[in-house]
Amino acid sequence: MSVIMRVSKEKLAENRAALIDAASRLFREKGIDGVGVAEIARAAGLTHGALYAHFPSKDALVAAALEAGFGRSVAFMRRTVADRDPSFAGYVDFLLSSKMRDAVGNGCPMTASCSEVGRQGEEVSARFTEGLEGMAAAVEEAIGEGASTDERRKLGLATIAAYVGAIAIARGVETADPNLSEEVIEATRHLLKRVGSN
Amino acid sequence: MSVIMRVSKEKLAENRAALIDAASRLFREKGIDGVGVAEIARAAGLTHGALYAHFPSKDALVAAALEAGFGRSVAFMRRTVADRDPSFAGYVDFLLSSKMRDAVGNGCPMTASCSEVGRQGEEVSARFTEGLEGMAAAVEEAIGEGASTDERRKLGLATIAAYVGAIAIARGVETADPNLSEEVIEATRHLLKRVGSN
DNA sequence: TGTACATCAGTGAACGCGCGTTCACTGATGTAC
DNA sequence: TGTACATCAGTGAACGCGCGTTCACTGATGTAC
Repeated sequence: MSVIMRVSKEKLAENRAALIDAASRLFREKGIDGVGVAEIARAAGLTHGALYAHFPSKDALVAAALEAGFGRSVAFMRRTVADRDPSFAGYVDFLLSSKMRDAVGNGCPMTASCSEVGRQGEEVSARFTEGLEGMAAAVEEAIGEGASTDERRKLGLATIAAYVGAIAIARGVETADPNLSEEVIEATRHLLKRVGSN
Repeated sequence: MSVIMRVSKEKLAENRAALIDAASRLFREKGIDGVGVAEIARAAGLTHGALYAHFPSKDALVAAALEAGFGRSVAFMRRTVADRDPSFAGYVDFLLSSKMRDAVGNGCPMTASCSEVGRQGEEVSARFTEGLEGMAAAVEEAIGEGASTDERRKLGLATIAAYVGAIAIARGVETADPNLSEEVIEATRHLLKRVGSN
């Protein structure tokens, strides 16, 4: 077979991006412990050996995938909410929806991996922390000026927490009880709107 | 070596309980995909082969472990809150605390596995659903009679969602930012108390 | 601009290991007489 | 109550497979002259 070695700088960057994209998607779909490096490399059109030319370990790839996933996710959220209803209620509607629950592979890394990151390395925890701050900051900015800085910060963080729990639970119960899945999302959206309007 | 076969009915029940206990603890500590059946059997003082005399598959063991974990977890919550402050605020204080975050191995199965159950089988989803209903019911009962049945149900579910998200996130960011970990719990506790007192 | 050559991204075989599951076998327990 | 024997929980070797990681090798790219 004709094997192509030593690739152009352009192709190198492309391959790296493909690895991160594939990892990001597969980790969200199957869990961090649920995908192997070989499957990720294959999905990126490479062999597993090549992965180690880009990342020193699977943990480093997890961190890179998390960072990329959050970057895309936060940007998409800001853009969508800005176009639709750039208020706190707009964020609540965006975050607490069945569309959000169904977006697993290209959804938010936080809802997909929340109960797994606590068991990963330091680098992963650091990227997860940045992701949380990024999401909370976006929500905070949309909270009315009536609230104090402290109140806004608290509401921003608590909104993300409620969102993550609701979507993760909604995914967990969906197979057994689709109605309950909707109910959890609706109940959490209701609670947040009640608080948002003081 | 002197190998003991065919065990008494008493020992049989003991072994089954030991398997479920070990599985329940290890799944919470290391994740469902993070522990193998051999490790669980070893922790229960058995070999992996014996596990299949009790459960047809790992998935069935996961379901049994989830059921047992929720049973114990809900009972402990009810007892503790009843002794301390049997109000909605009492539940919020119990659920949103750093003690809850630190109780991983013997804590709540929901916070430990929320982002993993969506990828398991039907039986697991069913047990997870029952666990959610059990926790929400306990919280609902403590909500003041001023609220309508619908409002109480909604607040019960949303409280569990917020709790699960906050504790899972608090665990995820703890390594990288312990202060933020506390902040998320505190912010969520604050939000829920604000809503609870209307 | 043309030539010689060092670099290094990617390949694919191999490392030791653990995974979930199966199964022939064992022998104390529990039962039938 | 005593004896004969069927049951079946538990053992441990084995199944095929995938895991994360390493490494000798390849050869087009990019660079130095």
